Amino acid sequence: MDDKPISRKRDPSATKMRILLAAKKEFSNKGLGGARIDEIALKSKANKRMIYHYFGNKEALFLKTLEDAYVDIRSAEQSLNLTALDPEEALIKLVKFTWNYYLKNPEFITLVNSENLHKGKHLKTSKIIEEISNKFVSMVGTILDKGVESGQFRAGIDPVQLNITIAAIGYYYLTNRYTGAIVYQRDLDSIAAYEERLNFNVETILRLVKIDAH
Amino acid sequence: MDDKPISRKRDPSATKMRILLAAKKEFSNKGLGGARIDEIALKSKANKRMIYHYFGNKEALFLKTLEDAYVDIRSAEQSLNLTALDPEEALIKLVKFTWNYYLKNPEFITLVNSENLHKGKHLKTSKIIEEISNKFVSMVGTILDKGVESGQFRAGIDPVQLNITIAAIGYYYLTNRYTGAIVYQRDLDSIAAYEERLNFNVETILRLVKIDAH
DNA sequence: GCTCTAATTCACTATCTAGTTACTTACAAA
DNA sequence: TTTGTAAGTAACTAGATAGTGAATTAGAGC
Repeated sequence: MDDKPISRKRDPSATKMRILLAAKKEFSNKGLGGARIDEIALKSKANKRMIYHYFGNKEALFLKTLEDAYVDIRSAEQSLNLTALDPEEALIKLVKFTWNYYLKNPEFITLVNSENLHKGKHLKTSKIIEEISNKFVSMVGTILDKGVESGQFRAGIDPVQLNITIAAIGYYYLTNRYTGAIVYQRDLDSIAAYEERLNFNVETILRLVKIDAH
Repeated sequence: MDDKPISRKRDPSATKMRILLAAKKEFSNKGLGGARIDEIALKSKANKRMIYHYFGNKEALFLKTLEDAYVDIRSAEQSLNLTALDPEEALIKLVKFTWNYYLKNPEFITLVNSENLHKGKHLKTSKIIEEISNKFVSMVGTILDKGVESGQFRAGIDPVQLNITIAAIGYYYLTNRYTGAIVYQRDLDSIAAYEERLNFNVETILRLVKIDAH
């Protein structure tokens, strides 16, 4: 999948994209410390010098890769248009989306893990993350407010804690499924196991927010 | 903290322990790929040759470090004696213990993350993990059964999914608190924030397992 | 066609890094 | 006191590794 024929002609934006794609794979597979610039050059079929030309150095390339990953997930979330839905439907859709996004874009998880290993030092210097995060954070707040108003959800739930929890129950399962399979002596990595976990997660979130049945 | 005077006399077990302590710090701070054997030798004040003498190679040292981390957390869990308690109390205690253990032993999280980046290839070869995991996995099952019997908990909850969820809501928050602080534009790393999150987590788990109020 | 800028290449370096060879030395058992 | 074994040291290697210097070349604007 990495050896599509590269035209010898000049194409700076294509070269940049090939570098970023290879960087995403390399950084997410091996972490910042384990990733190799030579490997990124090889896989992207770009000369190593181009990486330094376009991105400066290894850590700047890592930051760009990480920023792109955040931009991707946030814009996918925005296009769900959750605030237009019934609050319970919206929350279910968000839990399912989050799960499926992590599942289909495993680089997101490992890139974020790598950045947290470095205590956020790269992302801290990013200018675009704040912008794209604002809408995302207020989204769950809006859903919660609507649900409280309609009598479906209980009041007083912190939207940030809820957001973190929705991410947590999917993210943790997927990132730790390899050691998890050993510890729990169970296959956590099959279609059936995924489905089971997603159902459990939906239930966890609904029980957390819904007014107690009576 | 690394420069306590080392006696020149021979003391193989002390040398091994110094190496393991330094390895835990180095691997957990930089991941397997970013960790440096020379750094471990320096910090442990052991000759690099001794590392190879006692542990074979870098990856074997990493596995030993990881195994020790699992042994530590599992034995701490066992000494909680949860199955003797009231089921609801037991679950609350487990949620709190898990949170506090992660908080006080941050190396556990980063070591496990590092191993999952490598898809569990080292832990897979471990012989002791299965043994120590068995008791742990059955513990939550026993608590759940007792709770169902006493009418406190609803039936049909999968103890493995519950276990994963208890770990997830603490682990994710702590491992991702650096990027989380940037995304949510909130300090997630203060005593007050910790307290708030732990309370939220206890509520999440209780709402998940308890019979609906009426 | 000319020219200037930016894309691209190649060869190079200084340093690092996991792992090793070959040695010395402390000390427990005899 | 002797001796065998394991603890510990120092100096080294082969290959990586992030980053650079300096040149070459495609092609857009003139």
